[in-house]
Amino acid sequence: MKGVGEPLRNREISELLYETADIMEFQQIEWKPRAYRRAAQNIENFGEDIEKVYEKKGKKGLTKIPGVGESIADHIAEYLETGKVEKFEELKGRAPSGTTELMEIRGLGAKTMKKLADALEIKTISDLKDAVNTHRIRRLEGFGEKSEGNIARAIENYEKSHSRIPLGKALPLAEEIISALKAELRIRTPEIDLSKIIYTGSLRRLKETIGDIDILAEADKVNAGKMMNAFVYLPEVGQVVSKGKTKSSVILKEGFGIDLRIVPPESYGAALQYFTGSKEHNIELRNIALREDYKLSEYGLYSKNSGEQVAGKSEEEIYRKLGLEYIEPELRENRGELKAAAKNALPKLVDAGDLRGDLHMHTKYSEGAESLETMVEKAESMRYEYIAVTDHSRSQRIANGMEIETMKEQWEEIEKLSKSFRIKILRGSEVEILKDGSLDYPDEILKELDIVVGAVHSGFASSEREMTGRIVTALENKYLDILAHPSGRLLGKREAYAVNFGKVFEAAAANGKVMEINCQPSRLDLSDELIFRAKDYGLKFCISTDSHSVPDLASMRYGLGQARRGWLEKEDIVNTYPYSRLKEVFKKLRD
DNA sequence: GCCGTTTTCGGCCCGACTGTTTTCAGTCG
Repeated sequence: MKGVGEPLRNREISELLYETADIMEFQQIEWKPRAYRRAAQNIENFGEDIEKVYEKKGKKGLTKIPGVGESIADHIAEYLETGKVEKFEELKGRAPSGTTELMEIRGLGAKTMKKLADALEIKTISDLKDAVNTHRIRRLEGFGEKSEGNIARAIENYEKSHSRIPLGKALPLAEEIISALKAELRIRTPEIDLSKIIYTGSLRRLKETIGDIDILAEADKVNAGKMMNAFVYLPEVGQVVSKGKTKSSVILKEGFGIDLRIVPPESYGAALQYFTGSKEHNIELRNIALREDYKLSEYGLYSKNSGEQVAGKSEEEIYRKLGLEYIEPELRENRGELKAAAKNALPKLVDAGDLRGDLHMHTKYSEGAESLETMVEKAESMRYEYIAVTDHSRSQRIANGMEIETMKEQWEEIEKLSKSFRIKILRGSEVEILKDGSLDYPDEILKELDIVVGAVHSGFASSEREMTGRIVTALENKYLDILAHPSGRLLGKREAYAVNFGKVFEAAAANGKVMEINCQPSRLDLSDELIFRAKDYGLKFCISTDSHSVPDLASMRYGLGQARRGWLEKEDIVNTYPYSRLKEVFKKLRD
C-alpha cells in the first residue's frame, strides 16, 4: 500500500481493483474482471480526489464515475472507511499466495495458470520455476516440451525486466532499432518505403515508462517477408519469440521485447491508430464507430452494411470520418479527449519548436560536468533565445553547492560570456528549500538573481503536514520563481514524498509561481497526471532539462511529452515566451 | 459487475499467432 501521504488515493484504489480483477480472473470468474478493470482505469484517470468525492457526495458521488456501479462503490466506501474490503480479503485468501505475481508472467493467462496451480500445487513463481526444472509441466495433458520451454523463458524475462523501461531509455532504443532495420533494408530491398516504419504503442504516446516497444511498417506481401527476415536477424536480437508473415516478436539481448507488425498500404493509418492505443482509447473509438454504423479494426474503417472500406490509409481520415478532430497520440488515454474531439475542443498542444530556452542546468560551479562556457555554447547552437544557469545553493554540500563568493565569481563569468554570445544567460540558482521552508541564501543575494528555482532534496520521510508546510512557506517567499521537481519522485526507485498537492498548487497559484516539468528521464516530475491537475489551478509551467552535461540538454523532448500528455498548450509554458515577456513574468513575482 | 438513441436483460473489441487440439483454445495487444 502507498504511504499515508499519497495526495490522491485514486491510484491506490485503482491498483486494488486491478489486483482484485487478476485474482477473479484466476478463479475463472467471468466478466467481473473486465468490469473491475474498467472501473480501475476510470478511477486512475479521474480528475478529482476520490476520497473527497466520497466525503462530499457519498456513494452516490462514486457511482458518477464511469464503470463504477452500486457494488464497486460499496467496496470503495468500505475501503475508504476501514482500509480494506472484506470481500476482497476473502477472495485473496482463497487464491494461492503468489497469484498476483504469477498473473504478471507473459504468455501465461488465468486459464493456464489455474490448470498448473491445480495440477502441480503451484503457489508462487519459485514453485513454477521448480516445476519447469523438474520437467513436471511437459507431462501434463495439453502441455509439451515447447510450452515448458516457453514458460521457462517467460519466467526468465519476468525476472530480468518485470519493471517497465523508462521513456528516456526506450525512445533512443527504438530509434536505434528502427535505423538499424532501415539500414539493412536499404541494402536488401530498396523498393520499400522507409518513411513508413514507425514506433507505436505507449512509446508513441510518450508515456513515462514503456512495457514493450512496438514497431509498425508498411509493405506489400512480397516485401513483408523480406522485412521480417531482416528484423529477426538484426544483431541486437537475442531471442525470437514468434515469427509470422505480419507479426513477429523478439527480445533484445538487453532483455527488452520488441514487436514488428507489417500491414499493406491501405491499412497503414488504421494499424497505426490501432497499435498506438491506448487500449481504452481504442475501445471507446470502436464504440463510436459502431454507433455510426461502421466497424473499425486495425485494417480499416468499414461500412457495417456494405463491408466496404471507407478509411484506413491515414489516421487523420479515420478520425475525420468518425466526426472527430485529429487526436495527438499523447492525448489518447481516454481521459476525455474523444468528447473534446467531437466538439472541436482539443487543446492545441505545445510543440518542440515553441521552446525558446532552458531554465534549469548545472555547470562545474556545482555538480555539472561541463564548464559554463561549454553549456552556453551548446545552448546557443540549439538556437535557444535564453538559458538560466542554476547551480546548487550552498547547503547542498554533496552536490558542491555554491558559497556566496563562488556565486559572485559565476556572475562575473556570465557577464563576460554575455558579450561574446547572442543567447541571454540568466543568473539563477537551484536553491534549497530548507526544513523550515526558508531559502538557502539571504534576500540580498536572492534579489540579485534573475531566476530562483526552489527545490527539496532532503527530509523525504517527513510527514505530509511537514512537507506541505515546508513547500507552501517557500511558495510564499517572493524571491522563489519556480518549484523544481515538485513531487521528488524517482521513477521505479522512490515514490513521491508525502505532500498535499492540492495545497501546493493552491499556494503556487495564489503567488503566481511556476511549476517545473523536470525532463530527467529518472524524474519526469511533475507527472502527466499532476500536470493535468495543476493546470486546473490556473498554474503556469516550465519544461526544464536539469542538465548536468551537454547530452542532457537534448532530454527536453521527454518533459515535452509529459506536458503534452497533460494537455498543455504553448501559453501554459513560460519557456515558450520571448525573453522580454519571460522577464516580466519573473519580475512581477518580486514586486 | 456495468450499462442502455437497438436493450433494465443480455451483451461485453477483435484479429494474429502458438502449440498440440485435427478444428481450436488461450493469450496478447
